[in-house]
Amino acid sequence: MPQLSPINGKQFIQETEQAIEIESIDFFVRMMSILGMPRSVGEIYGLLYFSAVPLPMDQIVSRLGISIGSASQGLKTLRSLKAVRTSYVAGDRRDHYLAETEFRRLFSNFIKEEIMPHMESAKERIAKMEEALPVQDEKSAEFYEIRIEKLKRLTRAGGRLLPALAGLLKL
Amino acid sequence: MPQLSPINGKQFIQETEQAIEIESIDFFVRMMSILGMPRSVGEIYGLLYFSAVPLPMDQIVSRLGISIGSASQGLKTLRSLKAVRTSYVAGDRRDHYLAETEFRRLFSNFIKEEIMPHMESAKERIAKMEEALPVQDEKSAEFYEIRIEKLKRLTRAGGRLLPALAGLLKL
DNA sequence: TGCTAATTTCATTTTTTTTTGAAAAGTTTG
DNA sequence: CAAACTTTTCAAAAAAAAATGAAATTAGCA
Repeated sequence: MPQLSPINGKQFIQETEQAIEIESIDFFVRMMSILGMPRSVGEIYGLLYFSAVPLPMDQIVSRLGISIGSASQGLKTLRSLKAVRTSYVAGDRRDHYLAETEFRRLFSNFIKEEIMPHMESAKERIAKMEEALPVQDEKSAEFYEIRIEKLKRLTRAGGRLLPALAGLLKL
Repeated sequence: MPQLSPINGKQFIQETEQAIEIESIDFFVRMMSILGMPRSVGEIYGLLYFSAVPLPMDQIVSRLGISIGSASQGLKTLRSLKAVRTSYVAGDRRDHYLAETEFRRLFSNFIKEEIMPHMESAKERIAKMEEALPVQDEKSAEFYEIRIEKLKRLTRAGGRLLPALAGLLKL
């Protein structure tokens, strides 16, 4: 059982740092999983979010107890989302990672990188549907037209609304 | 090889119906998977979306080639999202399913049911973090405060913005 | 340039999620 | 109310996603 006496102040601080770290990791693991990101990505971001100093990959690996491969892949994902960036540390050849904490920008990146491509391909697919529209009696044709029109409106609205969303995020 | 001669009009119509059905299923499988829904849910909704008549579960099973269990569970999910509803068909004891096509309402339901609960629990978790805040020197304390404050703003903004989102969706 | 540390890649393993299939439960009707 | 039909549930199988670990690659330094 660790001592918590005020005499051992250094250790006490380390323990409270560890406590908030755990909460942070837990928090971001869940948040990221809503966005469809794997556990490791949330863990890494959660660790970096409350780290006052940039951490090299091997620190991330040992503190989280994940594999080097996971850490590498997770950091790659986070870099592509611009959710982390590397910072130079003198006299150390390792990359040191820092969490990007401007959620507005992160959110905007996420929409642009992860959502918008789907919207684009959705439009193409709807065009394909129109080509495949059954040619038959008037009433039936109207039914199909209405359904197609709704899809077009959906993608149009999505295409406009989603990129504008980050702007609305007044943090 | 199927005949496509104009003499066999009925069959031709069936084939074009099948073509748009396939496109629709493909479309919604992808859309739903963005929202983290399993394949079967997208398939069912995609089939119903371009169906002029409500379909009973066994039709869904046989047309999609999925198991009864999957169909039952998928329809349960879709019902809970209000993405399908049952309609009465005289002289038939089976439930007949119809796609709900008002995307604005669907979207609003999705946010309320699937996203907002996470926002609520996020707030609780942030409160926990504040309790776990390390007590130490001033500079360090400020760092943690800033990070916590950003999270609070994020959840506040999310809590306001997300429910308002459906209203912005002018379809 | 060669040596070493740091990082990436990727085949394999592990874990998680989804589907299946069959039994149980629930419904309708003769 | 019992027989037939419909739907749900859930343990087990299958499929998909993520993590591992070791080999390959890259990059920094002497």
